[in-house]
Amino acid sequence: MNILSQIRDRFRPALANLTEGVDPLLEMIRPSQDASFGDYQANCAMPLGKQLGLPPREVAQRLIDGLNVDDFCDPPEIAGPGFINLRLKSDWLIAQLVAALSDTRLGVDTTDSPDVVVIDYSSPNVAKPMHVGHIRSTVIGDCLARVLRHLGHQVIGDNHLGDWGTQFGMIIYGYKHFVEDAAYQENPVMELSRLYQRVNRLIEFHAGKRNLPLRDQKVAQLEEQVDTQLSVCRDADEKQKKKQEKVLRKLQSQLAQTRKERDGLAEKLSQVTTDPELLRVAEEHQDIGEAVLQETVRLHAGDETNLALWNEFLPKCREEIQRVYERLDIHFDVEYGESFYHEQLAQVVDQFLESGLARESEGAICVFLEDWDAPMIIRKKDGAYLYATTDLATIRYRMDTWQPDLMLYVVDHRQSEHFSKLFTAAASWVESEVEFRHIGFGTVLGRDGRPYRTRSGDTVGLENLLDEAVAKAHAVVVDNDQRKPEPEMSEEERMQVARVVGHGAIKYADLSHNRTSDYEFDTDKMLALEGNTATYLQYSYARVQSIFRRAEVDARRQSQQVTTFDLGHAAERALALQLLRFSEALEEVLVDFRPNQLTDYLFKLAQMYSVFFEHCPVLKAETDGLRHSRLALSDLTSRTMQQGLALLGIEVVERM
RNA sequence: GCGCCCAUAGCUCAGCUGGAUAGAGCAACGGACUUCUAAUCCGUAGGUCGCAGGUUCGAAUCCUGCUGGGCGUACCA
Repeated sequence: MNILSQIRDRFRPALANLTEGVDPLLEMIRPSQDASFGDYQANCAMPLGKQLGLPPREVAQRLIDGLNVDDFCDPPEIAGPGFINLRLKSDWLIAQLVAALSDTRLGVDTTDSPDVVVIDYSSPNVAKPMHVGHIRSTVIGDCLARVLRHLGHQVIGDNHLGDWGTQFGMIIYGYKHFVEDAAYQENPVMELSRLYQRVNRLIEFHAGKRNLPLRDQKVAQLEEQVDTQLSVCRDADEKQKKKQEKVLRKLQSQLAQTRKERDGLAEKLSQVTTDPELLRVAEEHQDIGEAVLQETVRLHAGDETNLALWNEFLPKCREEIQRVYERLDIHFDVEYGESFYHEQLAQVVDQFLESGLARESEGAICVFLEDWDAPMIIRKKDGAYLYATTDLATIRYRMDTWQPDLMLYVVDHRQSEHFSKLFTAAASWVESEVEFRHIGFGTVLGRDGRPYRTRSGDTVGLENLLDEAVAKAHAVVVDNDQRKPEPEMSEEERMQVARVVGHGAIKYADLSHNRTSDYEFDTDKMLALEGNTATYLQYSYARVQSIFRRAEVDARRQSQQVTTFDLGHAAERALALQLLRFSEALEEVLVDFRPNQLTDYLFKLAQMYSVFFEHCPVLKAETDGLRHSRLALSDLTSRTMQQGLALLGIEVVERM
């Protein structure tokens, strides 16, 4: 049962009497922002009045005349320029609550038109440990999968692992030249990660050495141009001044940009030059960039040594990543990495060539698309394939295997152009009604507004962050428990609570932001256990459990048998209405695939429960009837909270 | 050069695709623990929604221009 949908269904015939094309008008029915206007409001009389050439208030009256909502709403009221305000009848609210009480789905229906949805998310590069940058795709994708599934869609979660690209060329090269056997025996993944970083640094060093002089030159050139332009501006007459100053600003911003690039290169260089040992190694590996590409080519060509190394590394790398997924309770239906599609790439390119969708240009096989200057390259001039090729092969495979209605890619928004091209190219290739969507998200920034990194410039390991979150939560749990007259928890339970709270904090920090914006965190803020956090929601759940524990009789059973509610207190009514909006919140998530719609809903629910908790004693309610009603409201709140958090991938604890 | 995105309270962010007086959380200040968990609640203060035009009954939201920032842009993913 979805209140908003029901109201819209009732408005549909009333609107159809007056006009055509009612769908956009139905969209204008929504929850009221201000409770004093009622529970829901219809804003469609104003535009309709314009369309019909009638005063909006008169249109509103006609709408109401044709509207049948008596069974669940008070008589509608017209306000202001023509708003129609609706207030739900308490009897009806009560009946809905009673129904939800005995429903394991809490009144949330499954969809009438289930889709088959493939979600591509997380997709880390397995050659290095997961870092903070991976968390968004993983957590958002997991949440969307859970919500879609809960609403009755068939979901295939696919972890499109980066297990075949240049990064493996890098660790293969690193292994051949720099491996320390003892370290590799001790902890192979850590050693491989070290090798990756080392090779990466050396490549960047040589690239930097080549490019730095060019940058320096460019900086000098721009400095000169800025100087010249400064004097031009000084000498310009009033008419020309504005124009010339604009040119100046442009140059200055170019200069700043180029300086930034140069400083970035210089920093990469100094990482090597300040380390004599590394510098010596760098000298010995002048052609490392090209050599790494060759290792990758050999791997792809089936070279025995490289393939053997890859077969040795891959399970270890995947195990490492799997450990993080276990901790975070993330599960995929399939994990076909890029390597899975390797055999199919040649065929993809052939098909594109044969159908005329692609052609050769400057030695590369390119798909030229109408809206872009640069083509999408599907085979390099050296014969190697690219991620665009793999992505196309992946689409073909998914179409053949699952015939999905929808394919979601939960990937960093910086790749939006790649996906636009990919989807355009794929659309004319697969000839199907399938819808593609890039679910982009912003970058996780540090306090300096730059991508989140440690002081030394490395990315922050995800496991360290999780450990930190759990440790911090543990300290709070212990502190809290010890302050009670009688500490309640064993060390084991404290650890369990800390784990749930710590991991929840990290997931929630991510999901509660609008996915499209970049967001900034420092660990303190991310791990804050107050305010709009998972902890606050988990706390409201635990408080309900505490009430049930303290009740002498089997209060849970009692609450489940409640047949009526008392919503006399404003806090009770507000809580009740919020509970009945769970379904709206879930559907709102899927409108634009935004999990923060659900976190917002749950946060408001928790706030409303807190207000209720302050003002409405449950166990000491004046009458048995009121006590039962409040127990049942508490029960519904805790179940909604648990289910809502579960859909975010966050657990609850019985006490904290 | 071209393209995409962003600018909302001191800070971090919401704002449901055009609705009524722009909201939270931190931080600040003032209150509330003999009463079901104070990881909480109540209150105060804090805003020319980057700037300038336009569209209309009505704009943080849509359009145009400007300013400032981020990202991408032919063989990395």
